[in-house]
Amino acid sequence: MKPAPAFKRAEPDARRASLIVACARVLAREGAAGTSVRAIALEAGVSPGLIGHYFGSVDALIAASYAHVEAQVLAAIDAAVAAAGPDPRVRVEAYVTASLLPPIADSALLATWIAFWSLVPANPAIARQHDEQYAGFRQRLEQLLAQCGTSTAALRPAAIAITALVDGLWLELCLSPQTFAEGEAAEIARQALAALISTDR
Amino acid sequence: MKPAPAFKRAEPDARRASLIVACARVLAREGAAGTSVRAIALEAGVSPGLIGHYFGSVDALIAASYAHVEAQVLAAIDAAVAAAGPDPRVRVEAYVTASLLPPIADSALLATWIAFWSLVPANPAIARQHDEQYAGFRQRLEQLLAQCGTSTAALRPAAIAITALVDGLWLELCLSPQTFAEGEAAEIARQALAALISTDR
DNA sequence: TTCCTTGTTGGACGAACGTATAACAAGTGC
DNA sequence: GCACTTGTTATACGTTCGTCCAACAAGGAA
Repeated sequence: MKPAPAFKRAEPDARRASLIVACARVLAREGAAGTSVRAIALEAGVSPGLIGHYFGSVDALIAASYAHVEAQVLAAIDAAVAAAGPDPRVRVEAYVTASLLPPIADSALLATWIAFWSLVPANPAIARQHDEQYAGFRQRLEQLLAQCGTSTAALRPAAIAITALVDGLWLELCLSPQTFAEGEAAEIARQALAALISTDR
Repeated sequence: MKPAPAFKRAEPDARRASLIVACARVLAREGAAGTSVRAIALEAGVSPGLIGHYFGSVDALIAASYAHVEAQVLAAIDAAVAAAGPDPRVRVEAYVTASLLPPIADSALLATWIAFWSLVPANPAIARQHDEQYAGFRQRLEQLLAQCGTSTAALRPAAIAITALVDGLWLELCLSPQTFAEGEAAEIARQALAALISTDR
């Protein structure tokens, strides 16, 4: 009988992706402090050396993890907006509520986000990545709002306020889900959005 | 000539406070990952062993740091509300804007907050401390809103929405201050607050 | 089959970590 | 001035960290 292979080779991209997923899982379970090369490798079922091979350093893996989460979030939001149809008002609402429902409202996702935030003070490159991400959020929102009839002058403050509202709700929802009833956060966001939009034409 | 003392004794409470302040400074400068017993001791100008002597463990010191920051925030908010006079509407506004101006809008404060968040997934006691803190925020806000004429049914969602709005703005303001003009975040919050309050009577 | 490429392993290495503890000295009461 | 209390220091210990690298083996090419 032929002995079972000691390990399986993987496509570089597939392996990279599996390491990123494992990293996110460890972040969610152990927090940023417990996320070591060895813990991630154990979670992914590979040897610790492989992380250095693919990412060079742990911070790079965490940054890649964040970029992956970013892409997930943007894809989910875009999908929700696209599914909302042509009405601009409905599209904004889809943008807002999508962030507060699965799969975006997820504690593993938040844990990755927090770990990334915690690297900001010490790492200028990561700070830049964060700034760009949020500028992108606001810009998307401004476009949607403009189609709703929000005046040009009110565009920037409205986008900032709504982004902050969603961010704050998302944070609370992921940190202590038991505080909210099913769908409550999304409903609150919907009502607040209506109030915010009605005043800035 | 009498030799200079090799060190100075301090009142236990004063020493504890100075260690907490040093901890917050290191968190702000190095991030959660770089905040070690040795780094904090160096920042405070004492020997590493002293942290164990006063707090037992590093997590306990970070928790104490968070509690200290909590107290600072609550004190600053209460002072702002008290200084706002008797008009309930003005008092709510003071509550909201106080969080977005110095001394609360401060990156050292945020860094402490983030470090604390990063401990939540792995530490139930810290998760509880966080839940209680935010429940307290919302309760204070509900009281202020009730005096503004917000209906009982709208009280909870309004408090949640405003807390989220302030939290999100505060986060963005501290993470990337250069995104906002002086006082812009507070002004945005003021306008959003007006919109939110006008619809929930 | 044999060879070659390279994804993968697993341990070695020094540094830094948290904690515990014995020795020291500052300040107080006598 | 002396003894005592205890805040403080400095060091030592075992653990765990990130990184590195020589050896190994999986899987395709020849």
